[in-house]
Amino acid sequence: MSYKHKKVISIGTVNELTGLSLRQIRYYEERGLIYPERTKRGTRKYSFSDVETLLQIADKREEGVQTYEIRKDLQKTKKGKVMERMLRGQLNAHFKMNK
Amino acid sequence: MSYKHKKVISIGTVNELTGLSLRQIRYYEERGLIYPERTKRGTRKYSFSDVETLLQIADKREEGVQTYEIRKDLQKTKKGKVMERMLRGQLNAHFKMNK
DNA sequence: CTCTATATGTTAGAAAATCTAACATGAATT
DNA sequence: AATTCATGTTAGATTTTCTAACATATAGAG
Repeated sequence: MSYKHKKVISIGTVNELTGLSLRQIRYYEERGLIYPERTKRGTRKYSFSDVETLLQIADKREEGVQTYEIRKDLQKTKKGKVMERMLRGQLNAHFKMNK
Repeated sequence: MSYKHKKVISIGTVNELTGLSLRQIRYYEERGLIYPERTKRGTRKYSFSDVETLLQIADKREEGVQTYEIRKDLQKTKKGKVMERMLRGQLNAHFKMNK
């Protein structure tokens, strides 16, 4: 897994990187917008990718968008990326475009 | 700065990623092999790059190489990279090879 | 207009993580 | 034999994180 997606950052650092309060960061998790991992003892670990997502969330929130809407958007984007990947996979399988 | 060099990982996580003990990780800092940053309150933050360096250190140590030697090697490598960059810069300045 | 949900702040107490400093020790060097 | 290197371990203090609860302003539903 890439540096971007490895879950290694603790919540205090995420707070510094995003400017969001601990409360907000945990709340967005509760609303299903991000999914940190937990260590055996229960402390949350985030990836740089999570940090990016949180920055997007902060923007949306400033525009007044509710977490429910933001969550749908995020899932749509994620689904979009999966689709892209599937398509690429199909294309590769059929036409061997790589290498 | 890239994800690779941003100092965001705390020592416990570095321990998990490298298998080195906290003692070892701090000791290698004391010997000048790595340079974590500190938060205002004093807790150490490492980058993925530091983690990679620590893995190299672990290998060298298993071969019996002492920290003093390892440090010299690391500095040589770093100097090597700076030289590369300088050379590339010179070349670019003279021949405008980029873009 | 009242009721409810949303989004956040704040507080409290417990548990986990980190810090420094010191002492201990086996192995390697001098 | 004495010293340095590399690491373990311990202790106490400080910092960070966790959950849960209560408070509240705003917005949306009826």
